[in-house]
Amino acid sequence: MSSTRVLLLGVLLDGPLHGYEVRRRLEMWGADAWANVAYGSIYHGLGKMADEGLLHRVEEGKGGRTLYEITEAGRAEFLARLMSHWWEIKPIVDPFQVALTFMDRLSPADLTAAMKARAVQLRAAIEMLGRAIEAKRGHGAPRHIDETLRLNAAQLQAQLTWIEDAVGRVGRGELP
Amino acid sequence: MSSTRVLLLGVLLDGPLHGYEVRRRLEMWGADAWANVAYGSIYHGLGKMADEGLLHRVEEGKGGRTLYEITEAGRAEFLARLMSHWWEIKPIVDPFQVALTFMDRLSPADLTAAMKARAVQLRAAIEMLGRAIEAKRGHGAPRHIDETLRLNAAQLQAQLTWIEDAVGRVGRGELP
DNA sequence: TGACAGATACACAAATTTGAATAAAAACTT
DNA sequence: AAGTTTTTATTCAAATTTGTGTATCTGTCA
Repeated sequence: MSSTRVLLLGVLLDGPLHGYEVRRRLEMWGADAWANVAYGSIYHGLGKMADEGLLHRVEEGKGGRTLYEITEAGRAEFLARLMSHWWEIKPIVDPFQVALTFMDRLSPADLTAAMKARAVQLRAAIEMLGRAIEAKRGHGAPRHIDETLRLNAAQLQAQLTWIEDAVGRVGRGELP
Repeated sequence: MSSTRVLLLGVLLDGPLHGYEVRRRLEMWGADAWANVAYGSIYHGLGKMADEGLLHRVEEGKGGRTLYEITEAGRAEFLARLMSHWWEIKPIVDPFQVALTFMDRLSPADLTAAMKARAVQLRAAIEMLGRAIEAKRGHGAPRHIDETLRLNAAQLQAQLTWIEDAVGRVGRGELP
């Protein structure tokens, strides 16, 4: 989808890379936590955008590696799509909303157990993100990448707050 | 994906429906704000699960309509997958994270303008969700569906809070 | 009544995503 | 140095998602 294309173009802004390295960088930025960056998606996207002239294939002989270099058209496309990502509010796809939708289909006991277990996991995940931010995410990620971690943590915190409230309401029979 | 399947199975728990009506219900629950529920996804998912024995096709003659009825295997699958949605924390796919990742590629002026415009839109969206909850979402949606709206609002609020903070930091040159 | 907008109902090609498989090169082990 | 594991690098079929196209039905207003 559009997001994947922005990510690929964005990674290639500062110089050509091959598919595997592209994926490495995205993983370093934690993109696997909020985007579709499986290898198949990467290689498909690179190939497609090369066909469309947004990227240029640079063969590298050695062991079949192919470098992809962004073209001028690619840079223009990147900026346009990046702008639309800033200006347009697009749906946040969240599997937990599916769980919520059918909370009435679990027994109160199962529901409470699931909520408590989830709360524990969420606290752990949030704490881990906090430590990652402290540790400056080490590697070679630019400073503003921390912001994605912060936002991610805030989203998980929103979910945790909802759950902590909901546990009480389920206990008092106010939910579902 | 797995979430779509849970949604389809869940909608069919209380009786057979045809594809269009399935989509109507999901839209009524606001699922288009946090899941992939385009018509193509619905019809494909229904057909596939029918082939797999999770649903049973019931022809209805009139104008080519096909009703889908959940099977016992389908109910089992629903419960199993619903549980996994409660117990496992799966990535929240958020296009705005892509925007954040490349905030350093916009001029400070463009960035500030985009953030301010987005903040306005977010406040409007959050208020609209609030009103939808007040209005009990009218139609025929069960009461606990409000919770999905609340969680959605909380996620948008988390984003708004981040932006309000970030506008200041960009202004002071602390970001990016 | 008939014409036309809108709602109902589905189908389909193209694009994307998933998940696993493959194979070569590098690093380690004994 | 031969064997084993790990990392690098890509490919592929199958599943899913998107976006749009088509046909039928229903209400309504002149």
